[in-house]
Amino acid sequence: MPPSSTFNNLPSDKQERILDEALSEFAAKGYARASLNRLVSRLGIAKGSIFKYFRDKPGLFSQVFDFAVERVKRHLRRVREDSRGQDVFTRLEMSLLAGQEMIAANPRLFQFYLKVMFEGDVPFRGRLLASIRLFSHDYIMDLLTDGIADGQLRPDLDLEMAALVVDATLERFLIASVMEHMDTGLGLKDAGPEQAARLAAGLVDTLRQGLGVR
Amino acid sequence: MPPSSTFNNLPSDKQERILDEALSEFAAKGYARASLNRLVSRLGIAKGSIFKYFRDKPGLFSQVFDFAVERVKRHLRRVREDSRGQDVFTRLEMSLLAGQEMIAANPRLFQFYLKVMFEGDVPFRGRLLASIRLFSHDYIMDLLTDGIADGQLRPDLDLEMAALVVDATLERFLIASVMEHMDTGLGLKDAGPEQAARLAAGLVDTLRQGLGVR
Amino acid sequence: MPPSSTFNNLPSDKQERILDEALSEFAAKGYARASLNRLVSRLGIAKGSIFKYFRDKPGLFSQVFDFAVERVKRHLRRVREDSRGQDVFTRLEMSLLAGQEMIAANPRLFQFYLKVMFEGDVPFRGRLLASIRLFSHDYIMDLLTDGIADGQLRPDLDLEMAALVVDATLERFLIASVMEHMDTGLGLKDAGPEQAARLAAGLVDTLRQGLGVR
Amino acid sequence: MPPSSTFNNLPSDKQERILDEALSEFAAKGYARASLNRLVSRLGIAKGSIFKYFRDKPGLFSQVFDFAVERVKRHLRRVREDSRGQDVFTRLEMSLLAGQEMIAANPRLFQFYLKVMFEGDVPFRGRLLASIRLFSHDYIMDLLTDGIADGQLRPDLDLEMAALVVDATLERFLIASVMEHMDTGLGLKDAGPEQAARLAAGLVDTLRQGLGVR
DNA sequence: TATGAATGAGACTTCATTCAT
DNA sequence: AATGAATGAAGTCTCATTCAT
Repeated sequence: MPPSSTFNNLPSDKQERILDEALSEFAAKGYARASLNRLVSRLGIAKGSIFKYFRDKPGLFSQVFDFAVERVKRHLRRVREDSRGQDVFTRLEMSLLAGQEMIAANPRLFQFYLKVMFEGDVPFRGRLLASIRLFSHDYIMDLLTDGIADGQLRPDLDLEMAALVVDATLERFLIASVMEHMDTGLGLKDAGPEQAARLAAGLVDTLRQGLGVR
Repeated sequence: MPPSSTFNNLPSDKQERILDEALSEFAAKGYARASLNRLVSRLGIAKGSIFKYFRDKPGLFSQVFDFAVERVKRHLRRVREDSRGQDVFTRLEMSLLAGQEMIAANPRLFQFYLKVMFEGDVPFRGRLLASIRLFSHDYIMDLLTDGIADGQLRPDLDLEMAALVVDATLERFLIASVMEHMDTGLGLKDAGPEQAARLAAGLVDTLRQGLGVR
Repeated sequence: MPPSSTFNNLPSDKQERILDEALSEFAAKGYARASLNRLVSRLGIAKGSIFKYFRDKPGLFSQVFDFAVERVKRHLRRVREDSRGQDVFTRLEMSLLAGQEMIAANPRLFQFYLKVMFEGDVPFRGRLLASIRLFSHDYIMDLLTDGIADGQLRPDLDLEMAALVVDATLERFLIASVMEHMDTGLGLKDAGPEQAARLAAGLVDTLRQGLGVR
Repeated sequence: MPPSSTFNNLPSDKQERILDEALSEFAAKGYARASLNRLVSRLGIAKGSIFKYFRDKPGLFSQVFDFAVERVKRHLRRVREDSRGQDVFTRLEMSLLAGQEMIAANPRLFQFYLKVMFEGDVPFRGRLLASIRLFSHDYIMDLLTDGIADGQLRPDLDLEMAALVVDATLERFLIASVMEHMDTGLGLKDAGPEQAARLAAGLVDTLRQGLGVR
């Protein structure tokens, strides 16, 4: 469901501002409890405009989702470029730390993701989560196949299985990171950045023992 | 906040039914979106009754939380008894699998926990999460100190650090388990019980390498 | 509407306690907002009992009203006895001050009266207010006829008119007194007892000029 | 708390109609028992609209209060103009009678005031009563200082004390007036306008004896 | 006689959505 | 294209009253 042409004709900084504020609202309240009343009053635009732009609440949500994913993708693409030429485990570690930095700089992105994942009645939930999984799966597969080609990974590796493990590890690490910004008492308690770095290194070590050539 | 005496005087099967149905509602919808209207109409009781029993929505929630924790505790206590005499890693593995079975049998318990953790505006959130952490921490410390006493763990182990790692591992495993019951597409995909068993064994192995005597 | 025989058979201290607590509730909240829930929970008796005793809320209210009036009557009767033999204006002044003291000691009585007078949807309102007027009228007529018999009042006095003026004066004085206990900012501001005494003396003086023999 | 711009943008006859109907509801039922359900159904508008206009019940109440005070002020300002040039006691008498006429024409205004004064849990109660007191105090001080300047009042008058007495007298007179419209049986019973006029004259006479030059 | 569990109407309030201007 | 007034369903919660035990 694309946004209306009305929305596309807006100056792009206004488009950005609307999507960004909506992302904040969804990240803070989840889908169902997000209030379009609050949103428009923060934006200073008319309520009707939101409905002209996005048709209804699910429509807005869908756009915000794409907007959030696009941000993450852009970030990770840059990481992938930056790490070209390094060995696969270094690249994984850089990805971990890049994710953690992104969360520290902008926790709303991951909070948004967690709400979608756990809330329940979110529209397009299946499609949205599948899209994330696909992206994450592609990203990891890319690294792994490069790693095999370079001889850093066992050639007999079950690629799908390995991707699953790596994916889980990445996500668990990010959940721990975002928890620090949600006062659950469950984060990397009192951990400064160097704590996070050590944890990342440990996780990657574990992966190396399981996946690397002997 | 204890339930009113009105509630305590109810026949205990009715008490159980009310708490159980409320647990379902909170597990499915989270705190804010849980509807007492829906709850009472499913229970076939009057709206006012819920408020007599629990005073208000946070009061009900608080009771449901205790009810859920009690169920988990009872289960885990039994596991701890059953595994007495085994070595510490076997006991950990049994705990993992017991948790996974419990989730398979009753996914609402862990879904409820996840909603509390990620939703945001849940009443008593800090207190509730602290209570879980404390319980889980005690449970694990118990196992670890036994393990040291029996010479299965390195005597120079930093107990607090080790408990944290084990705790994280347990929780990550359980999140993966519950995902299967929430159609997120992120669970142990298509994994039968033997898949889960293999994953549990792998995790415990990893722990053994880090924590066990060399 | 008399209380049920069930109520009359109660030990009289329990009767008194119930009516007294109910008076407090009505005085604080008025008729409609008074809560029988709150009342019974303060009394520690069952809700059903109130309905057995008084049939319904209006029934309770009616009894509380009689109870309150009886208290006032008892008090004023004593004042009337105490002041026998004094001249009529002294007796009026004593009545004023007695009323003011009673309000200071037990503001609920007069607050109850004010609520009934101004609230609107109070059951038996007409009957209740008429009953008060009758009592107050009788009390004042008693004083005035004594005053005429003793030659302290002009013999050509229009008794009914005079009673009305005296009645209004009394009530206005009491309203001013009770206001101090309702933080309306409209009472005898900062007035200690001697202020009230001076005001009472002034009012009676005014009455003497209008009603006394020349 | 100003009304929302939504309300201010309404056609002013609709604004007036809403405030007027709300005034009726509050005057008849007091604050707590006033029903917004009843109000909107009498107005024929949707429930949500009231909350858009005034945010919540206290917000509506606050506006109705200002609306009522404004009506009284407008009326009294006219009286003050009309009576310029008369001596101070004539002006007081005109004010009394004007107040009484206003109550006869629109009893809800004063009923509303009485509810606020006696009800108890009214929002902004302190502020509201203070606002009335201030206005009334200013109005009277204006008259009195003019009276002193013109040599009609004793120059040694304690102005604050005198204002208090006049204020009380005015209010007492108005309470008596409004009672006629509340079937309390406590008003100026059966008193036609000429009765009220005589009472007003008598009160002013009394004031003249106390405050006027000898 | 006394109890207190059950009831359901009605209170205030928030919300997504529509549509005339 | 943009506005924002209007809507009414659904939310939590309080209350007087009934009735089986």
